[in-house]
Amino acid sequence: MSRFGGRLREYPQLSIDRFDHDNLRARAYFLSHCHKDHMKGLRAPALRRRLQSSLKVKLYCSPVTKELLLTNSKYEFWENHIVALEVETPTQISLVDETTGEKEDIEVTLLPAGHCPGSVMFLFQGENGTVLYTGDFRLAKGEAARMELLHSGTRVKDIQSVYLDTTFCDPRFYHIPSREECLNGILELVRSWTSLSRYHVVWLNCKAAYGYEYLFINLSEELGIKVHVNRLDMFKNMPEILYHITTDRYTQIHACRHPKDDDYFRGNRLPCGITCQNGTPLHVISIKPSTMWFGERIKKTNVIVRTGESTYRACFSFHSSYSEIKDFLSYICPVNVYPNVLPVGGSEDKVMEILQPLCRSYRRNTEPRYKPLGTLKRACKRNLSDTDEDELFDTEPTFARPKIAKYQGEESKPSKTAQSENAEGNINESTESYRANTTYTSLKVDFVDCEESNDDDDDDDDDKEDDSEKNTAQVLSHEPDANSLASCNGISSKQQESNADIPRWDMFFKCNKVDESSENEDNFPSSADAGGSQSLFSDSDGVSDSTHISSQNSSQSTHISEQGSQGWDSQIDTVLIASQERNAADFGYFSRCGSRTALPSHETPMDGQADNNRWKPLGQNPSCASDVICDLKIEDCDEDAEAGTASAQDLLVEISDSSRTPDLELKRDFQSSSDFEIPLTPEAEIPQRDKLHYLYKKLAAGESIMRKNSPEKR
DNA sequence: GCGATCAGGT
DNA sequence: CACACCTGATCGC
Repeated sequence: MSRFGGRLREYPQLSIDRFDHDNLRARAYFLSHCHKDHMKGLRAPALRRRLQSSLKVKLYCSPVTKELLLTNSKYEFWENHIVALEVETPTQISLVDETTGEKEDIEVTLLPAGHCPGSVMFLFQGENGTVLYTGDFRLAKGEAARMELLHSGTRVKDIQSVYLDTTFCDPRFYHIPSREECLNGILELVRSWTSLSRYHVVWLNCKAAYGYEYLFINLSEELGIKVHVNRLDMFKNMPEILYHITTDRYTQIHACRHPKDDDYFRGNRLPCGITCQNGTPLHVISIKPSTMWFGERIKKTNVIVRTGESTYRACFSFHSSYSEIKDFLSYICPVNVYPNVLPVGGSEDKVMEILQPLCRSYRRNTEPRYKPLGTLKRACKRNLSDTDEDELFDTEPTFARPKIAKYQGEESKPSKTAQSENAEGNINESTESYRANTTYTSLKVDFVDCEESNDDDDDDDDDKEDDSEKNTAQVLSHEPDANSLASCNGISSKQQESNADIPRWDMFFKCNKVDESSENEDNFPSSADAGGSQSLFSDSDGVSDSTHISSQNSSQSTHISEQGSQGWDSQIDTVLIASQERNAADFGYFSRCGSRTALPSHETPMDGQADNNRWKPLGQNPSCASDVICDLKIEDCDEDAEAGTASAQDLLVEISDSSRTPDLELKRDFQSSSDFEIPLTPEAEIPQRDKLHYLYKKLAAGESIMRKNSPEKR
């Protein structure tokens, strides 16, 4: 939960995500997303009164956030005071003090944050420097490098301070499976269950919060089953969401809620109240999205855990993992960082020990840092003259930091006014004392021991595993065990070969940061962590390893048996879902721009681009409209339903490799970033695996890399 | 009656 | 162990 007090040291006239206490005097308000813990004071009478007596004060947010906010009648009074800013469109804002007439201009840019629909980060540029407030965010590794507006020319902007979402800034949360991995796990589970019969339904036990929409959309798109929800009026102007949710209770996927929904579920009743259809009782499983995390060197990354006869937990995270946070911050490399959140169990000290070494003031700048993403993912043809920053040293490699602009000479001492006026600024103040009193040793904290998964009952196993590895070398590989991965996934020997040959950065370059050695992690999804035993499923009873079908077992199929035909203990043996790593290995990268529906929530206004169509047409096949697909699939479902009366054995579904639709196969190969509309760098492409290999070799040989245009590029 | 805060729940 | 809520009790206005 955010503990940010609302104000930036550099621009105390602004209030962000806090609207109480001294924030009542702000000249402008900003809301990063529509979660309650970022809306404190937003509907309080005090602020309401202020609005009534002011002509100038505005609330700035993304178009989606505005829409979501105004659909809630409690916030309707904001209507004439909200300004929706388009994402990734720098906007000049005049900050006027209405009592003195004093005026100051600031430029703000909204950047997609990948946290929930409409969620953005705010990049402020003004006379006190460039400051990034991340709000809550989940960005995969390397996504900062793809954000054009974080760059100036070919380099990262010179950012004075980052106010950072540090929810999972603790090595315990080293790795959280990517959005794609989680989505695929849930998709397979839901597919397996719902295809048993039309009376097999799934209840997604989601919390009351925005952020699950992309899950609903993807399930609906893939399975042709709309998701039942309590309300959909907030999405009335977001057809790309609206199309996939419904208030019709007679659907096989539910995300509806009821105050006593757990009791309902125990009685085989959905939160919306239904227990049967056409007189036939429903068979309900629940899937509870929850954050699962894994330590640095964990060998397995199950994204689905069975917690009971018909209950599952599925990995799902709104926030960046520890390694994602570090990747993000080290890419930005600001002068200062301030945590917005204190991770539970973590102290301010610990967080700052982790973050400070990634900041400029504490970073050794004698040693060049190689920034693979900064160069690979961005086109390097730009003329240096189009930058607005000091780029005199154009002979420097592009990973070098830009020079520090003049206003940074003082290391940005927080302004006294900011501190004294900020009643909620306790975090900031203690942070300040940090900088004054503590010397941070760079790099050491990158390699602290990591605890393992949050799986309730297999902690022991994990700990042992972890212990045995505690004192190993610091440079860590997140590359997959290619052989076991390959056999696990049943891929051909040729593919195996190329997989085993995946070039590693640390083979060619001296990496001094763990993040960089695992830079490719998201490109080779959790295969990076795939050791011997990996599947999407596990049971939470501590015998998960033994119940997984071994990675050596190449006969991949997905089974879910009808309950009742066997005890759930034995049933677990039939529960297996092909790990998505195979898909990654089979198809390598796939540009999200190359497929149809695809794009998990590609059209989802997750980043506030509901009104921005520029991504929508990309690669979409008009003859393949999702309407048609959904209709067809619904028909299929109806036919399948006839089989619903057959015996349990007959109902076993087997999703063989070949039975997967091409669409799905393609879709799975998107980078984890594809859930959000993080734009690719203009003219950049996501290299295919073999091509990447080739590029790496050239890089290692010191040759220049020529870029070819990819035909499916947008 | 409303809001703020806290405890306890999922 | 998380998050992002929700409900209910209590207190103050």
